[in-house]
Amino acid sequence: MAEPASSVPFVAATPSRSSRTEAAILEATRELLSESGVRHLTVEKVAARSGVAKTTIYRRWRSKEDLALAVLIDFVQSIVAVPRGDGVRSELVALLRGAVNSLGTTVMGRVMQGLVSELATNEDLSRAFRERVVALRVGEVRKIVQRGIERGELRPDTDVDLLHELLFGPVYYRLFLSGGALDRKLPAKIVDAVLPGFSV
Amino acid sequence: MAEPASSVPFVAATPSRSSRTEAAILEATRELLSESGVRHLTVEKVAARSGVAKTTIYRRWRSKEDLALAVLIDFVQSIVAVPRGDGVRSELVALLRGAVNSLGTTVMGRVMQGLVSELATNEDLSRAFRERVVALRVGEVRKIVQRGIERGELRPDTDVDLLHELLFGPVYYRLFLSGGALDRKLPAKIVDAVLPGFSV
DNA sequence: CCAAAACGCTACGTACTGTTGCGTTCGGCC
DNA sequence: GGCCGAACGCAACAGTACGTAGCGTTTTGG
Repeated sequence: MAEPASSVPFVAATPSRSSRTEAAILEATRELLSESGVRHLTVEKVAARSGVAKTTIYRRWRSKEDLALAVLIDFVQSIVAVPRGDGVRSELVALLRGAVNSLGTTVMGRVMQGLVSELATNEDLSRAFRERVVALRVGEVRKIVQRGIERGELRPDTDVDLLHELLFGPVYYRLFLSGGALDRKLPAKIVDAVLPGFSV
Repeated sequence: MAEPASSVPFVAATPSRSSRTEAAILEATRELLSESGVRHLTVEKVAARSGVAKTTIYRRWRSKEDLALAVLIDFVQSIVAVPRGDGVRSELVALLRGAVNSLGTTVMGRVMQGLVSELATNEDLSRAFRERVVALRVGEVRKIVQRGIERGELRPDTDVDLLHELLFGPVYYRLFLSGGALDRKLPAKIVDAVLPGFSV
């Protein structure tokens, strides 16, 4: 039953205490965030669920918002570049599908719901989110648009920022306000509705 | 100096104590919400600023979220129907401009920022917002679309809900996440980009 | 093996919540 | 003018969570 703590490094080395602690805190925070949002997230609950002392949490993060942002950043690592497809439409659909999927089928959706007020209000969190998430997505859209212009699919004066907002805005609007479902058909519906306005 | 409390009802009758109390609470809540968001809104601060006893506030609203929603609903009363214009474009721009203006130039924007997490998480608040705000706007879009179809401007199978999300989603996306400005040019930019996808 | 870092634990002072009981004031009505 | 109920103010309270401090214990890394 007991782990041998073998001195032979095999597949993975035993994680350090520090990283185990951090992982436990983030996991507990993820769970609590997805259960009841930031409003009811308390450091004491995180400490209780993760089995970590409260003081240890405060040694790493100043506030529960910092902690929640760490969870978010942890997620965003999974944002990957969109593979080159056979056209602007399919590439944009693929990009949007990545966001819709992670927001709709993982706890990231609930984390975002609980965190959005803090993201909108807190200047530090706002900047961090823009730099680490928004900028990445705008960059992806820019690449796709660039290729689309070269292929003659899109107008050369295409407003990348506007296109990006038109694509992702409705997704978050559903998540936050309208309550619409983030289903698999949504990405294609949005792209098909938006694209004519930018096509040659 | 003293108010005469004239028995002659002139322009407006002297408001009752009850309505004065309610107005003072809502005004203080508005101020505090716009200053630091729901996160830092406390009933005790509202009581202190409004000059009303804490117990009086709890007699009217169960929680600070209920209170914040009351402020929001108070605002939404100002949403007016869009006057018939000379085409789908101008009518949609007018509708969108109303939202952009109130979100960008009044405290409603900050109130929304502070409240959105609770709106997304709390089932009661979510439903109230959908029924009292989202439904109104969808209804307005529906009227405009209906007239547009009759005039032959829009396709008969126009998806009203999708169009509504494409119009308002980017606005809230700016307000909450991307941090873009809610300027006067935004409504027209959005409408011009979206409309081709629904035109005949 | 040993110093430094990281962690666990207890105990605080502070702030806010949501409620209770009771005295006071206001508003309408006879 | 006087009365009565509703609404409000006020003080006090238990409960929860925050964020910090001190100190002993475990882990890490050289």
